[in-house]
Amino acid sequence: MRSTFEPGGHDHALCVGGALAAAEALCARQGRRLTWLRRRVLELVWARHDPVRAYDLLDRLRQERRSAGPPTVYRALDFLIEAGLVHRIESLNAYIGCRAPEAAHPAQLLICRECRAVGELEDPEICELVRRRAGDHGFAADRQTIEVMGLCPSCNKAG
Amino acid sequence: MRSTFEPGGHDHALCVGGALAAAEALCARQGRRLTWLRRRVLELVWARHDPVRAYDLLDRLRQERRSAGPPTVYRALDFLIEAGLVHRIESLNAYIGCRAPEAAHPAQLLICRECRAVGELEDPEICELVRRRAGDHGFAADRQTIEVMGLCPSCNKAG
DNA sequence: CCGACCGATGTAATAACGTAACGGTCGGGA
DNA sequence: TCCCGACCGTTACGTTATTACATCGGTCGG
Repeated sequence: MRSTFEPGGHDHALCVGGALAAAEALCARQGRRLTWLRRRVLELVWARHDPVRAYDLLDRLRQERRSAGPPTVYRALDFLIEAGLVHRIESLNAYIGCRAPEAAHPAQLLICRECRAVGELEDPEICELVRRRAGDHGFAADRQTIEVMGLCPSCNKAG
Repeated sequence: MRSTFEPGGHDHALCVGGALAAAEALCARQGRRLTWLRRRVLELVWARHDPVRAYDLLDRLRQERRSAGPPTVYRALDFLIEAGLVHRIESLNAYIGCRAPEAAHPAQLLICRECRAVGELEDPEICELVRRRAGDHGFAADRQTIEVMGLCPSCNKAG
């Protein structure tokens, strides 16, 4: 099975490039506008594989665009999340690039409590089971957030 | 199936009383100290079935204890969450009393986006499936948070 | 009894996170 | 042309949470 956790020494430019290309394609298909700002924020989110906090993005953004304020970043993030290009990690108040934006899917995140690496499950069976169980209680589910804390493969070995 | 959503006209004193009794018992068993403050915060959390925000708790608490500050409330909440008596709802930055504190379990919350009512699943099968899928990726899960947004039975009928 | 220690709480300040409201600009359709 | 909607700038503010240090009251060994 391919791990959702990135190896340490990979060519990260490929990750970023791939994410941007996917974003372009997706926005073109959906008639959304990937403006300079949104594209740049997406790049900054993808700058690392760790979760990024909104005000870190803001700091970096302000280095090249002094006019940026909190709403600048939050608006861009809202757009990217809405488009399925970025996940918000509720339990960390942080954000991370979605690895599989082609098919919209609920966030199923694996968060390492040691190194903060984040993986994704993208498991339709879990999604379906949750929906069904909710339905058993008469609840009509339309959005799921699943966040799992634990140890990633390498921290698990190390510890 | 018993609904996890409370009917509107129930004897709420029973809910609160039950929650407090369960808390007493659980703390006694675990050798934890249910101080006046912690007990009072738990009561305030249970005052309604809706999610409660920390600063609402603080406002109410200050009516009877002027010395209360943010750390007062957050420390009490940390204790109650740690003990499994209260769930934090990450996607709302809010808190709600756990309906089944006897058996520690991960939060599986159903949150109505209309009326903000909250139900719990407590489904071991979901829990186990998530754990197994995470394990398939080499990830050792130790805490899960599942939050589902949607429409509760009554809002679903109404809408 | 003393003093060391520890858990719980008080207190002030501040960090971190997020939103409201309003105005300007610009590009495309009626 | 005129209007509309989107996007963004800008200021201010609201909400959520933590840090750091002081205090207070037990408990336990000496």
